Parts: sequence; C-alpha cells; structure tokens
Amino acid sequence: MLKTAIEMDKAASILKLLGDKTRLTMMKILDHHDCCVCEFVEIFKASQPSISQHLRKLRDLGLVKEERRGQWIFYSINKTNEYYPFIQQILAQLPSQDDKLKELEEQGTRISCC
Amino acid sequence: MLKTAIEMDKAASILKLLGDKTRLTMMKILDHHDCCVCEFVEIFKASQPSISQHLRKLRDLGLVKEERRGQWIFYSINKTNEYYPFIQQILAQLPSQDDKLKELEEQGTRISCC
DNA sequence: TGAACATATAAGCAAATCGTTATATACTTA
DNA sequence: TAAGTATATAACGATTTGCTTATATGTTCA
Repeated sequence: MLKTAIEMDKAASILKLLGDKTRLTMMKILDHHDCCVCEFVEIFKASQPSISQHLRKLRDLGLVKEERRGQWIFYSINKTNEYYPFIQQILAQLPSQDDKLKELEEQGTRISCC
Repeated sequence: MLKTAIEMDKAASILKLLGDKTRLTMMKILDHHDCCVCEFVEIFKASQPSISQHLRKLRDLGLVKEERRGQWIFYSINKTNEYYPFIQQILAQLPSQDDKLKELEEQGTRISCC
C-alpha cells in the first residue's frame, strides 16, 4: 500500500458526508465557485441553520474552508486537503450544478451579497 | 447534461451506502473476488445477520448480485449496473483489501466454503 | 426424513442524523 | 451606539441506522 493511499476509514467518512444530496450538491457547486451561506439558503430553499450545519460537517473534515468577506462568510473547496483528489474525481462524474447559480443570478438574488 | 450523466439523487444514495466502512470494504473486495457471506463474517468479525443486512442494502440498490452455489450464496459486483463505472472509479482509489482474503486462506477458513 | 449448516428476515433497542426553533456572535451602517 | 444583516451554535424531537437476539427458509447429507 502506497504511502499516499487513502485509508478506508477516512474514505468511508468522506463518502458518508457526500452521501447526502444537499452536501453533495454543495460540494459540486463549490468545486467551481465560491459561495456564501445565503446563496445556499436560496438554492436549497432550506433554513439557514440547516445549511450552516451541513457546512460545518464539511468543514470539520477539512473538505471546505471558510473565509470572511465583510459581513459574509464564503466557503470554498479546500484544495490542499490530502483527500481532495479523491473527492475531485467523484465530483467530476456528477452533472454540472451551474444552473442553480444561474437561477439566482436571474432572480437577482445572487447580487445581493456576492 | 449528458443523457448518461449520473443523477444527483442516485449518486447521493450510492455514496451513502459506500459511506460505511464495512460496506465500502466489502465492495472493494467484491470488485476483484466473489465472496460468500461466511467469508465476510470471518473477515469483519461480525455477526451473520449484520453482514447479511449490509449485503441486502447493497443488493437493493443493485450494486451487487447474489448467486446460490449449493449451500452457499455468493455475492459479486453487479457490473451491468448503470452506475458501475461511477462506483468502480471510487473503488479504484482505495487500497487493496486482498490481505483480508489472504488471512482467511492462511487460516484455512476460506477453504471451508469456497 | 431428520440433523446440521448457510443465509435471510423480523423485532427491538441504542446511537447517530437531520431538521426545527431559539438564541448568541460578529459585522455594517445610519 | 443602536438597528439590521449574516452566520453559528444550542437544545430538542422525529427519523434513520446498525447492531442484537430470535426465528424462518433453503440446502446437504447421513
């Protein structure tokens, strides 16, 4: 087993996180665009705490990172995570979720904070 | 989005199943070898019903198939599943679990049914 | 046919998960 | 500094999950 091989334990815990439609879609979106919490709230029509809790789980495993920009907190994929290549390869096989961001732009909702 | 693109719903449900260390390891082993239930019981030091229930979940989603051979029921990866390429690509990134089967052979346990 | 073996299923329970509501924290701006 | 906005966290309840024990089903073989 290579030194760089993914451990089963860790792989399982990552897949578990990705095994939720909301988090999986979040990750797919984040793979191409940074997003702030309020955007996710719009996209998923979910409550703010619910979104916040999903993001926390992703953050706790180091899959995403946060960055405050004034009033907003932006999330982005953590490309320095040692498991990023593993994750990236999974995300690459999923259909683009860009339409979800486009909808926001058309509604003008995205502009409000981003 | 390509006609063949994986749906987010389905992808999430597959990743959820793989997000369990026992099932993930099972899938990795099955990707190279057929196995019967009693082998998994040995490998994971788990109860027979517990193993059987994990296999059922994998079977319910069409990830594995079963085949009776006399007294035993052998499980194998269902390569005809439309999501097999998706799964295969994930499994390919995991470390080989062949050592687990080797242990059984050394113990002579594998011979008992296979 | 009956005993032994392999597996599946059912029922019940403890722990984990995910959403909700309520509240705390942090920043911005008037 | 107070009000408004964005986000995080806490506490709680409903649902899901994964194990256990008990039992049913199906096969083999004496």
